[in-house]
Amino acid sequence: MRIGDLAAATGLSRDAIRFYEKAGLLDSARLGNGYRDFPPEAVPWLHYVRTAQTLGFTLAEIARHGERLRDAPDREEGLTALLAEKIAVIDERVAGLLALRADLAERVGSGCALRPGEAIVPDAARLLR
Amino acid sequence: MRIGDLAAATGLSRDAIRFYEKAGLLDSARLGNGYRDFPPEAVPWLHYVRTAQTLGFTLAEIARHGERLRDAPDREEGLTALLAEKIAVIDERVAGLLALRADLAERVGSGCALRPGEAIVPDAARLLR
DNA sequence: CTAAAGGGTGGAGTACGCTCCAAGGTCAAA
DNA sequence: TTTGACCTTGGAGCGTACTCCACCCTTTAG
Repeated sequence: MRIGDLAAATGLSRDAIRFYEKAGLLDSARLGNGYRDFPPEAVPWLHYVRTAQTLGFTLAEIARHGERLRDAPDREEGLTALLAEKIAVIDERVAGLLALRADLAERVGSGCALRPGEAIVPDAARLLR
Repeated sequence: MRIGDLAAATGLSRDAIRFYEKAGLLDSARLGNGYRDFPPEAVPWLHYVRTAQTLGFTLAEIARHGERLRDAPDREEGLTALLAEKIAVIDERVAGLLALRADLAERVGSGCALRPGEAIVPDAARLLR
């Protein structure tokens, strides 16, 4: 498929796709006229890339993941390990969010958000222009 | 406290603190010699800023939160509303992460990560240089 | 044949969140 | 008094992840 089709299928811009290719996230064949020719697998792969991005992975990290997949002697094992790793990252993030949530909820519920010495933002007005 | 003390207390660089001030995240008094003079509350406030940042809030958003705190006629009510809002955002984010986690876990656990037509990365090797 | 739609390249520009530097003022200890 | 630590400002530079643009070629429809 050509870049426009891939863009339509993924919701990405052509420029973004070219950028990903330059970043080593994506490789393409070329047609006789110089046009890029992407395999259909590029669609789920780019969806995966976007997902990983929203999880906070940089493009460089995602590219490294891709390399690991490519180099894995046993493809399935490599992918499983990668997914397990991602799950661990997610769990960490969720735990962090829940801890903060509990912290905030405690202050809200108890109506003591401004109790001296405990407030997150003890005197915000003094700190802001 | 002066900028060096605040930097030491928060683990931030002086440049970062000046940057935050410019960004409207922080206001400081000035000593007679022009040195910035931060109130001790700046320490927990900056910790809060960093926490919010790791949760994915941009500095602009955090600054807006701060402004709302400053402008709230009833300080305590304003803070409580803000915290409640943040909790809602956190809940959304957690839900998204957990959905993704379930999706990944399903593929890992079932050992069918590479089942044709369902694979996240059907043929990564073809897509990478 | 021509015009529009789509593709290619290179390079500039953008937003965010800083870091680093130069040039200079301030202050406390030796 | 001099040294050194600490402070000031302004501006440049950087990495990430793009977007936009100019300029040109290819393909397709009428």
